Amino acid sequence: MRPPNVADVARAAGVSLGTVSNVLNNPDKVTPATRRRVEAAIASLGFVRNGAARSLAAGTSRTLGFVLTDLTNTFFLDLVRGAEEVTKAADLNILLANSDSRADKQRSYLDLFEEERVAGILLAPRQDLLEQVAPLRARGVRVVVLNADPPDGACSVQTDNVRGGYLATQHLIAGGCRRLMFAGAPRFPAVVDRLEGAKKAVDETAGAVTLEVVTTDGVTATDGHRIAALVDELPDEARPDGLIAGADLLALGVVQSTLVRGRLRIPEDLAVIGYDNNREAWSSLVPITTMDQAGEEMGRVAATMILEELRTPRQHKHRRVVMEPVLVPKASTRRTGREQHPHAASGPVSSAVAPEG
Amino acid sequence: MRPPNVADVARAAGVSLGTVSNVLNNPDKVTPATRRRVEAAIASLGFVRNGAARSLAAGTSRTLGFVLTDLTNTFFLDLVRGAEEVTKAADLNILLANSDSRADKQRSYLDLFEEERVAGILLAPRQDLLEQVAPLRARGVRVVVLNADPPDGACSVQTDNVRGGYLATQHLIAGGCRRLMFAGAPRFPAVVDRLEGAKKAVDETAGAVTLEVVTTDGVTATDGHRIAALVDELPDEARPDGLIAGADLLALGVVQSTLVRGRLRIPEDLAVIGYDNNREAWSSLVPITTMDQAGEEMGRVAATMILEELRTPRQHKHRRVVMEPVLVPKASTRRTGREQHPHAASGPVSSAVAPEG
DNA sequence: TTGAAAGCGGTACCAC
DNA sequence: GTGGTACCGCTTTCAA
Repeated sequence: MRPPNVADVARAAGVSLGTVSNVLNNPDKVTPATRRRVEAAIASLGFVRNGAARSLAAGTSRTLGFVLTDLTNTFFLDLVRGAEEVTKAADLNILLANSDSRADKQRSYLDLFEEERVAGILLAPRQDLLEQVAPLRARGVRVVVLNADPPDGACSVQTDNVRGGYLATQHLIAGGCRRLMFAGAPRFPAVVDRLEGAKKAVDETAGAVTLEVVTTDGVTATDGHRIAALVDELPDEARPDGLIAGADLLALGVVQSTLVRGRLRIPEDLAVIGYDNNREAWSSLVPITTMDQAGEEMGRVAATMILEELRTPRQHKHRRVVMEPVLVPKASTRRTGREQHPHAASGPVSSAVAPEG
Repeated sequence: MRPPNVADVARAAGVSLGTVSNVLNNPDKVTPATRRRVEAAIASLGFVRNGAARSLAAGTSRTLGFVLTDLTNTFFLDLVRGAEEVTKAADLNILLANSDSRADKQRSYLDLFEEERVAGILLAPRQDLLEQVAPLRARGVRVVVLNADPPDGACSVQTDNVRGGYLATQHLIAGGCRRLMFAGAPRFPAVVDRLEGAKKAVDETAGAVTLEVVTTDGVTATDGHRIAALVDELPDEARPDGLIAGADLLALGVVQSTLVRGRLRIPEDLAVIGYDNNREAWSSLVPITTMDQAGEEMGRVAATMILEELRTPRQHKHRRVVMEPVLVPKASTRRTGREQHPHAASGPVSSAVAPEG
């Protein structure tokens, strides 16, 4: 029992094959009466378009591939949601592939999407796996990189981590902190950038504020527990009054653990700021101030870039968009009498759109 | 600049088109020397197989579609990993679609996969969205349902939540608890089943153990914080000594919040058991006993079912596999002098394989 | 083993 | 507006 195809539909409706195709793709080019007949035939036969044949004939598919590093981080799902929002309006679909942070998986999914001739590929890679994009692009595959800095001129959307680290640190300083600590895992390039920004903010105080840097293995809550222990056991005069965590889960671990230890109050004795606006950290007993990377907006921008390239391939210029992260102040840094940001920013804003050719 | 196709490769290698296809699909049917020539041509031209054309000609694709409800829950990613493990050995790929718990998205992704003529669909749906599978299956699409109970005879893999609730409760009782509380959101069918199991275990004690049921809105850490407050403020004689949480994040909220309140000790005053083995709860300061649903194993079983159906469509019989969840004892229920499970179960075990036709 | 040719199911362009 | 038809790129059967 072969599934029905356009020819079957044409026969059942008493029209030609081309007309059926028109009903499917250019409905306005068909008389309402004819169209109704065709649609009835489609329904009664249970006809479902063959996407493979369609892609082959049309030379392009209606699908975008999205290769992701780490689906457990809600930030990446925000990217997906933003992108979906834009593409569904253009009748394009997004299919996901989870690379699980593994080079071989990322490669094999990129290859798969290339073979399937998807209309374009969105890639949120590990920074050190970026070398896989150049060969793809050389073969004419449309790629937009998210949350990483592609070496070749590919389209990309990223956030300014240096700036984010700077803003986070400024926030603590403005809140009255004088002895700062930065905790994070240097194996993540993003964390290194955030630290750089933190240093810059501290430098600008000309010695009024100090910064101690503590290295962790990862950026999980468990790593945060260790930091909390370390801070808790420091003598009073050596203890920081403000902590910049390289990521929200790390901050979450610090906050939870510190609360349980029950000695230091947050934010009075220790102000804590995270990074990511990771939903997993939202349930903290003391809500944690964080830097929002505007994941959905990044997804929207990336999808828009691909769409633009699809529609006007000739005049498309590759762009590198850098978004500014937005401070989301919460209780973990809210010191009495020093409300720095009474009105939380309502939404992230893009910036610094640099044409690149 | 049209990308190279098999014909180009054939020409460059000085062989016929069919030979190139054989190199690609039946390498052993080609002389090593010829094969090497073809492979060299492929490499030098940068030829990449066109998957659409391949699917069309072969009548079936090398891709499986996996539609998921909630990618933020690590349990679902375990399903994916397990399935990928099995399919990669069979040279099949898995593409993901996130339905975000929305009926329209789930439907549109199922439709997309059907159009693309994927080799089969894995579906981890919301229980109440199962009616979408029947029409698909009627049209001959291979579907395996995960973590839900399909009404029609579709293949499925699920865990026995009643049994899980029963085992969890027994564990607390064996640990010496006499006043139990069950907390969970009744809008999740799985939670209702777990409660049923809990009731059964309590009934078997013939009155020696009591069970109080508390309803929450959801199963997040925030809901857990409320439960903790409620328990903490209960008079001593009315307070439970054991809590069965409908899910791990709920348990996490209870534990964290209780620790911070600092009055009740865990597990001495209150033993807590969760459900899910959710990685997000692993970082709890007091590690939380949980019921593992063997996500990876479920994924493996589901993928195996699809593979079997692909290979031997005629003799394939639909099956309903029910897996037994496995207790993972940790500190949140480990009472001094009453070590009930000195050796944690090392791995999940499947059970109750019921042929269904 | 290798080569030639007939589809797979649509799309799009062409006349009518 | 509608119908006929030449492909799209690959797999597969059948002869040589």
